[in-house]
Amino acid sequence: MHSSFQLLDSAKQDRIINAVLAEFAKHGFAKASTNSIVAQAGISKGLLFHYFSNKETLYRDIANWAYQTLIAEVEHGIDWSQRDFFTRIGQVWRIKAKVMLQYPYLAKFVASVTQDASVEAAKEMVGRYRPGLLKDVYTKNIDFAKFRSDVQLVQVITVVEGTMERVSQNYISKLGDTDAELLAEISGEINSYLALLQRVFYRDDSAGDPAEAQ
Amino acid sequence: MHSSFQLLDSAKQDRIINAVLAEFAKHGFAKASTNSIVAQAGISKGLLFHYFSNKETLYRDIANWAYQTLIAEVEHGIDWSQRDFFTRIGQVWRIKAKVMLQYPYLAKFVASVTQDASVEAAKEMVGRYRPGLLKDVYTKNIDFAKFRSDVQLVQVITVVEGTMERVSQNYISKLGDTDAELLAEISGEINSYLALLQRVFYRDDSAGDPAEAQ
Amino acid sequence: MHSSFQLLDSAKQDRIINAVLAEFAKHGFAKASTNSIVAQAGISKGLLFHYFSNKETLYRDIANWAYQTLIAEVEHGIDWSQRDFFTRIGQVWRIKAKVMLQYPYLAKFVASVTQDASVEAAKEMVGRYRPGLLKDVYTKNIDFAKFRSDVQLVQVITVVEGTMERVSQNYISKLGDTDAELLAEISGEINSYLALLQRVFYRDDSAGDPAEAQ
Amino acid sequence: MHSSFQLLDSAKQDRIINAVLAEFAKHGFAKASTNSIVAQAGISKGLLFHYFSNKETLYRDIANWAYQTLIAEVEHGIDWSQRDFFTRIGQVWRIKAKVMLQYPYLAKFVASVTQDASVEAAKEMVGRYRPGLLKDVYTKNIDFAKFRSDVQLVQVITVVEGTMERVSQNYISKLGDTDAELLAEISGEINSYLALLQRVFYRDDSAGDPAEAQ
DNA sequence: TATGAATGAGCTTTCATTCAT
DNA sequence: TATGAATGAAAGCTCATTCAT
Repeated sequence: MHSSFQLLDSAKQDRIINAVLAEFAKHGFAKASTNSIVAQAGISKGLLFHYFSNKETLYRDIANWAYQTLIAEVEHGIDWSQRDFFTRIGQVWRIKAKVMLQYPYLAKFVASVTQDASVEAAKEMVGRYRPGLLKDVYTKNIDFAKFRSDVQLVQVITVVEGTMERVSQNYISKLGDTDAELLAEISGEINSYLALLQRVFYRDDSAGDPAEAQ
Repeated sequence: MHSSFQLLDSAKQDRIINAVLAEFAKHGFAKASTNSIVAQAGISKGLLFHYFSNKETLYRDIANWAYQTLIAEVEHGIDWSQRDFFTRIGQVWRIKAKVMLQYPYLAKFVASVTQDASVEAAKEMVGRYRPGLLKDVYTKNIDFAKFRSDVQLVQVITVVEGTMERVSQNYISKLGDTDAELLAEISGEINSYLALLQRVFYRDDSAGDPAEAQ
Repeated sequence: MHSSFQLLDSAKQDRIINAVLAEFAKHGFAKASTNSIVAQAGISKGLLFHYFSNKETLYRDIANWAYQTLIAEVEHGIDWSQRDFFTRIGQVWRIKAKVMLQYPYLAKFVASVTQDASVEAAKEMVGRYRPGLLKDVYTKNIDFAKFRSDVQLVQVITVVEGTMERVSQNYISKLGDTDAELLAEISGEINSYLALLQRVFYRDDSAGDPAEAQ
Repeated sequence: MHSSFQLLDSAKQDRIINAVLAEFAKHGFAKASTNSIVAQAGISKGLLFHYFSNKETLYRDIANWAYQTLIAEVEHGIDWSQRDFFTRIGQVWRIKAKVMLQYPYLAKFVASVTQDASVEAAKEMVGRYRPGLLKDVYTKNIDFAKFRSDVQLVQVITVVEGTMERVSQNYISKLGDTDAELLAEISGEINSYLALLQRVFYRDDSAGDPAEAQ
């Protein structure tokens, strides 16, 4: 990314970023058209390649920006004093939902990055950010005593992440220009799953409902 | 798919099918090259388009064939007298593993279908077959009394599927030409997750270990 | 060059070859346009790249063809029984002139190959063909006794080649679509230079005028 | 060239001129990049086009400057009292060699001008300066009585120039950043050719060796 | 049934040139 | 005098698809 891109007035920056996010999210790397991007962003072909030297760099840079934006929002938005694991997960999800409202295609783009078979850069991104993305979030100041003694944290995380991804996937493909109503609906289902998982993974004597604590 | 494709001698059919599976699995829909497919299959360009009228039809038809082949194997291979839910899931996974050994790129192709951002047909496939794929499998002759009374079957299925997909994904990208050793490793991890889920979802008095029952 | 190019009916082959020769001769490698070539040859863009995989290969292959064609004509057209050095040189030049009449831009193209700063392939061609091009021609069955004893053959060749190139250059840039009259004019000047060089390099007692011997 | 270019402090002028010479010499007109030139010269894109209105004008103006510089050096450096033709030629060549040492890419650029197929301006330059370049040099105060009576001066000049260009060409492509040792080697060969030509073109009774007279 | 030469719209990328500042 | 963001035509090249044989 050419350094001067950061100096653009942010309206233009956002027009470009949103055009890129939407195009890659909708069509994947290979079928995304730089022609469409510049048309959607209202800039010339030359300018796009002035800022991003080629299509792959463009993808990589925007993916970096997207992950960093997401991470920054999550880290900033979490209430670290909350010690309940499932409440924490619920918070993370709610932050993601908020970002989705603000940047309509960011979520779909990030999801597509993990699913794009046709670009090397995608795997690199996933490898770089996925682990860091939610590392502290799962552990920092969490009260592990609530868990049943016969389950391991790493397994719980796998189950929780797998479940939430599966639940989100049922909706995410419907998310075009984001829709607050739909997000509320997902939130409801996400919460019901968090409640289920809490019920089965926590000791019987661990009181509290994540819904209350939010 | 042109009807006469079925009448080809099966060796040629298989050469074509395998060429298609490998190309789409390796490169995704958008970057897959019909040139490479015909070269790999040893047929002419005209012939491919004689049987499959265009690239998208080709993708759709082969995806249909792949899912149907998979479903047939699963339905035929299951021991329907086994009433334990997690044992049943374990059987399904072992059948899948067997098929993967036999058709090297079929598994990777099916996985790629759910991950290909660049083709409309993919979502259609997933939507059509995923539910049917394991419908009976999750319910037919299953002993539901073993489950805790405060969980619903549909939620358990979501959790189990999400978890297994997440676990498989860590390995599936490594699967090139399939490798029996790697499959054994995945099997081990899958079983440990099935044991976990059984432990937390079943009533405390439901005896038995899925590993024993296989 | 794709093998099937040779199998094309020769009219089409020639249309393509002439289009390529003219475009490269007129504009040099870098500014030559493959668009113009296909337009001039009356074929599609795809077809050009079906036969020649890229612009550089196209240049290299046509240059090879041009040099080989030239060499074949020279080797076939020479009267090897003629033992006089300058008569031999005169013959070579007359053969070249004949070829120029038949393939209008071949000469200009070959000349441009030695003068094109913007393509690596050019130097390679010159290095490969220049030495071989006229090797035998300068020596085979030549009567060296005619030369003054105080000059070396290698020096004479350098002087003769340099001189003839210089003389030709004055005309060659004017050669568009070849012009028989112009060729006759060059022939006259070439002959006067051959006569001069013969006079100064041969012993005084070497009788004969190259003009007679032709 | 905008008139104010001359008013720039000469360090900046030289930085620009050298950047232009190097870029054109290395890549030829067509592939030379104005971007590279401004980067190398450390000026902005706008400024280059302020002084030279377009790429072709830039080429023409710099070529003019180069030829004029060369001519001035030659005219100033010659010992006009020397009446021997071949000694004069030898002097000219030695002056050229000196300039090459001082302005590394000037020689390569001037050579490339006569070899660049992709720019109309090149031929114009060659046509304009080549004759003038050495006009007086070949004739002023030369002792023509030394020549054989059966050769004409114009022919001798053609032969000498063609020969020297041919000899130089074998070396010139090796000249990157100029190398004194290589120049000495060329000098040796040039002198041996001058000796040869003197021997054959002069009357037998014209004494003297150009090497002595230098 | 089978071929593969032929197509041409579409792609990404480059680059001389302009112009508001 | 000096900048460099912005332009857009044109470049080389790809590839799914057609069709005469």
